[in-house]
Amino acid sequence: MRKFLNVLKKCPLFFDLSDNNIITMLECLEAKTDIFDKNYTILSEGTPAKYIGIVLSGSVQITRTDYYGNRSILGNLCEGELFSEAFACVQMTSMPVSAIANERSKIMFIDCSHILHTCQKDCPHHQQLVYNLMKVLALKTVMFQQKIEIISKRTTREKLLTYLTICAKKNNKNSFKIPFNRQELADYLEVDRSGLSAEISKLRKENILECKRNYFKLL
Amino acid sequence: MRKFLNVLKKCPLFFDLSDNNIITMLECLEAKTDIFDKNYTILSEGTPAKYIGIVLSGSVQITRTDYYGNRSILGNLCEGELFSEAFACVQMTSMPVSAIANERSKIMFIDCSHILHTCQKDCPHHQQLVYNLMKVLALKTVMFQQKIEIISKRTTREKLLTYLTICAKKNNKNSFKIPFNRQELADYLEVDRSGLSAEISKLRKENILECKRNYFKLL
DNA sequence: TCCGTTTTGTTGAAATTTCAACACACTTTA
DNA sequence: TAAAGTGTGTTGAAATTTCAACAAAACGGA
Repeated sequence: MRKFLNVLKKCPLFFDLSDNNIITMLECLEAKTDIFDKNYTILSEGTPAKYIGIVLSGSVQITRTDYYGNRSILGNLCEGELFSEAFACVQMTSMPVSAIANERSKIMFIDCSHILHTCQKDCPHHQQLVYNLMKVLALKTVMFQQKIEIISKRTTREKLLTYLTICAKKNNKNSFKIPFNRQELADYLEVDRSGLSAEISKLRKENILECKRNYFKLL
Repeated sequence: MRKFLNVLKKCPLFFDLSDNNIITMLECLEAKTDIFDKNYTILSEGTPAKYIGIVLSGSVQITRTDYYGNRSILGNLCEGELFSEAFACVQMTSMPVSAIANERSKIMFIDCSHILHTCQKDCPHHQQLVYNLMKVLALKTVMFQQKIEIISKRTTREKLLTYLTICAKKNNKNSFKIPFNRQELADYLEVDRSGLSAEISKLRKENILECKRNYFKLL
């Protein structure tokens, strides 16, 4: 556990908690970890939500697949980020999404009810956890709003440019790498891959952006 | 204040609190109320988020308008529901959406920092408020996921049917009223109004649904 | 009831997306 | 190094959406 302390210290769930406090809490919370190989399902659509997931290493994609097999990517999570926290908070009986390991990843699981209900030992910093979780939930809402802003645009070009602009803002730079390949980007923007490739070509010809694989630069 | 107690008792923020507790808390929280006429702006895109809004009467729409003047409707809130809670929690300096009175509405405002930081009197049930707010935030995330599920569909027909199916589930009935007129429904589904009307006509001819204004019945 | 206003339905043309199929570049593995 | 697999770009046809404009229906006062 201690090995991943530097990751957990960056994790917003443990914001403002000392190393020792984090370690003590992990015991109270009965945190467990598991390793998943690339493309393995960490949490499965349709199953009950009980655990909050924390990415200790690697990365995770949140996806949904409809009847027709169309995949939709809700987001990509890196080291220190949480997933499934909202569903676990409301104890959803059937999760609307799956969590898939994007590469070999180590995941920590925390039973959400252990955060919501104070443990017997009544750890003094439990309250901080609750506030932190609240912040995480609020930020997730903001993130989803952004995703809605992107996919509510009517054309592939607008969706792409809205997404890239948000990326540029986040990186404070107009050049950056995105965590998706073309198909994944298409699934995130909810558009057709070939149409997306065509649009990227156009934008390149119009000198609006440079792009090489998952590297982009806005001009 | 007391006049709206029956609404506040239904409000998820005050879940599991007695009438007296609610009244006491409202003072600690320095809750204020205001009345807005139809189409008036309650909270404005681009301004700092500080207050949580609660609909005491009437109804509120959460909207965003882009450069080109395209309106997007994020959701519709009825009596007892909250808005702006996520933005207020993270003390956003520039809200990404506006809140508009859908009809003459009475709104209660609570400074979010009063919930996040315990008051001097240290009211014994303050903690319950925090838990309740957390539930609200988690449910909002779930709601936005649903909206993403709807608008990630590629055709107007699929978007509409996905939305109506969710409505039917929520109402536990295959006939129900929706809180939108045609233009608003189009702005919620992020599609063209005339195309939406055409699609509704088709579905009617195919005996897949009945519809009269904002009343729908799935067959 | 009548009139003005708002809401809804309809239509055709233009723009855009999706779909399927294939070529090419790049990686990985044998 | 060759072969297989993955990722990306390109294309044209079909399907769908958007846009603009107008007609019809419903609604809300006076």
